[in-house]
Amino acid sequence: MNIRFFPLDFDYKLKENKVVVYLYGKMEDGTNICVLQEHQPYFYARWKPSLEALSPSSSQPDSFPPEFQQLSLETSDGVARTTAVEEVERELLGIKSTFWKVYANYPKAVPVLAQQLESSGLEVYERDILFIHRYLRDHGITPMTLVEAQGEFVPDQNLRVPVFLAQQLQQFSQEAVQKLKILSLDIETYAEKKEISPVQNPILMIGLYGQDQSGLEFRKVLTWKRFQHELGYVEHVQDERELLERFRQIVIDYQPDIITGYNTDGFDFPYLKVRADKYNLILNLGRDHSELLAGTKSFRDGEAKIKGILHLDVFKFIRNIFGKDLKTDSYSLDAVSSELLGYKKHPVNLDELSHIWNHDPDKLVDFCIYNLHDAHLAFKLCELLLPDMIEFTKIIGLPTFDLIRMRFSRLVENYILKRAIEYKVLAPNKPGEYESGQRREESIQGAFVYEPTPGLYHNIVVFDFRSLYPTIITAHNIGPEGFRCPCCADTEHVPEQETYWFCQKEKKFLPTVLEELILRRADLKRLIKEEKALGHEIKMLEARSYALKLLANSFYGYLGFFGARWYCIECAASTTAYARNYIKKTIHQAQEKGFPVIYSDTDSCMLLLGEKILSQAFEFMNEVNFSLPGSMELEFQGSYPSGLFVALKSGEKGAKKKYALLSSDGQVKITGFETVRRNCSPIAKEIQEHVLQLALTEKVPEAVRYVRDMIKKMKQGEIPLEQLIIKTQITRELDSYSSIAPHVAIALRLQQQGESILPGTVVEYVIITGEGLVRDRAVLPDEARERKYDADYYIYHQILPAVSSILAVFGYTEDDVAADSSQIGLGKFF
DNA sequence: GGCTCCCGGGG
DNA sequence: GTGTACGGGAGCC
Repeated sequence: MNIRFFPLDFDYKLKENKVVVYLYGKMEDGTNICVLQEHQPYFYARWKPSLEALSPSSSQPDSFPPEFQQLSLETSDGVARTTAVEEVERELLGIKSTFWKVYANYPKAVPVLAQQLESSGLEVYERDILFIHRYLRDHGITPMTLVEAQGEFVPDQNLRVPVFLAQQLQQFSQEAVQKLKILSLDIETYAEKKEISPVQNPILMIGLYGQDQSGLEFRKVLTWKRFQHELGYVEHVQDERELLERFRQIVIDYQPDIITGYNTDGFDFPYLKVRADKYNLILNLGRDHSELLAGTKSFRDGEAKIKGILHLDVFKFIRNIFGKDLKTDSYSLDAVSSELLGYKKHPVNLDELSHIWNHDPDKLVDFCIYNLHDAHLAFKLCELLLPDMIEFTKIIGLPTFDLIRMRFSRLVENYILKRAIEYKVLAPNKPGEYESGQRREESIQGAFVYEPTPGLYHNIVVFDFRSLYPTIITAHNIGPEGFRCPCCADTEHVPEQETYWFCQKEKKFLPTVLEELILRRADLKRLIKEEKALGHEIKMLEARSYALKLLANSFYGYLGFFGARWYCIECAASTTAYARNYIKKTIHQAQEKGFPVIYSDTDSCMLLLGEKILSQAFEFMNEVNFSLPGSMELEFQGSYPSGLFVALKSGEKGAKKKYALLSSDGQVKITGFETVRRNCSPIAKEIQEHVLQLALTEKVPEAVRYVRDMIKKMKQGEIPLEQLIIKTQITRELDSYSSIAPHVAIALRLQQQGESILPGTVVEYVIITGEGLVRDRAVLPDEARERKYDADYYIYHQILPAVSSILAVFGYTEDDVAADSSQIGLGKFF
């Protein structure tokens, strides 16, 4: 019989010497299912091409060495065997040749066999392609989309879902799965002094939020403390063990397609696992009854898996892929939710949770609301971003679980790997340790950045090249295959790289697959325009366009990424060389037209309108576009009433990549100024932002007054302690630190006082007055309440560095700002 | 100036 | 799972 289903999550098992792929998914009517199909692992091999083998007169490779036909190696988890060998034609870096396709008896046998062949003098390829990925590519199966299988349902295979054994399996259509049942979770744990310690501290509550296909909500907060409340969704249990047990049962009963949360890979699931282990409780949540897989080695990093349920950690997707286009520089749930959803977290003071848990349980109501709200936010984010995740899945063709946890270089590589099947192209190997080290040493000249003259400017117009690097790569056929091809040595060479050239005769593999991305996106944009005009839903189309854009833009970086299979540093160098050439030409043309250029970075050009009008600037743009090859194009980016460029710390030179623009709607767009991290005081960022705002609107005297006022407040001890706290994490055992930074000094002291300082502890400190190194004057915030904070440290290491470059544009030195305020304030130190 | 360490998210 | 992050900034020596 035939069935159709949407595969969501993947696994494989060995059964009676067969390798069986498990495709967990749901059918069109919403029924859960697991489809099984056999697949055989393999890799490629050939003799190392000798010099004579490269000459046309040499014979084709011999047959596969007979001693390897029946290769059999004992390993710790079984006997690795070659099961079959085929001769195939493949292309490797532009050169076609014959390879042996060597089949293995199970996936983990591949690296073992490959190693053996390699040490016998063969070259081996594609020995480290994940088995599931191999399977999906070989069958042309796209997760999350409709797949058809021929076979039959088979009796219980000890899974929680019906099992269908497939003889045949193929893609049915590009239709993406809809109406998924998503369950989101969030845990709250006991933590004193922000110390997160799963070994020591229990989970206090677990919030769950879900929606099924019909939109019916599921809300639950489990907790093991009793208190008064009127929340219908709170369920009390006896103790932590029962909490975990109840959680286990709820997940199993709810049967979600997707389980989600925020940093669930790095926090919630590993924590749940550690706590469950403590009670010898097995969280057998898998559709095959397997245990939750999370953070086995240590607490941080890692991935959490539940077999058969697609676990999407929203944080990972945002950090790795989606977040680059967000305004926020923090990927906290609060910041991300406010920007994407318009909701903030429920306001509670988490620092109080542990105390309230012990001493004032009736106040826990607010924390239950908070807990459920967080789970709800993660749910909404997952729902919102799912179209983007699905589109990445469709383009790259790998499990969504894997994709959202990848960085761009791996996304690009996996896209190329998918296309390589169609072109019968073999993947070059990843670099070994030595090669990797060599590559890390290599560097190339980057983009051209015009050095700005510090100052405040008015009427700025900004143009930039649309997808500059991708369009250069395709327009000039840049890629490892056509690099210095013998056939084109006397054609055009790369600007400033006179010994580099690329094939002009034949479009090569890498630029071709990139061009396909660009063309697909261009088609898509036309379609979006049409659909939009018709009033149709375009959310999925826009998600796809976005995914295509991100992938295309990552190709350049991929070529120069040391871990890349298709690494080609000369290609990366040529791309930037062409880019510098184009942008310099553009600057030159602008100046010739009478537009002063104040700044330019990589692909953008900022010029001053002066006495001219906007339409004249457009004329200039059209003129530039007339002379560009391929799909290269200069576009209008925007116009700004004012912009501020600052100088480098030392000297007159303008700082590159550091400026602020004021748009006509009053928004300040900040680029390159200190993004404030946890180990900076909150006061520094606040002052910097306010000063930029004032400077751009020409309220410089007010800005100076403001800074002096803040310095005065600082000196008078009026800055609240909270604004001064610097936070740093202890990441290892204390005795393994060789250099004693302030946070380590604090931790050592705490340890001497008998506190246990585990890796992961966040130390908060304030710098107080006194003698000696900064580290000797770092104290805990509580201790600082009794002491004087070191106003000078905060003024000279936090405030002034944040604002001095801005005020310097208007002629104020640090001394002007600081010294003058000393006259106003308690100026005895000056 | 080189080296070593920490940052992210999460309570 | 046919595996293990990354790139950057700050402070100490």
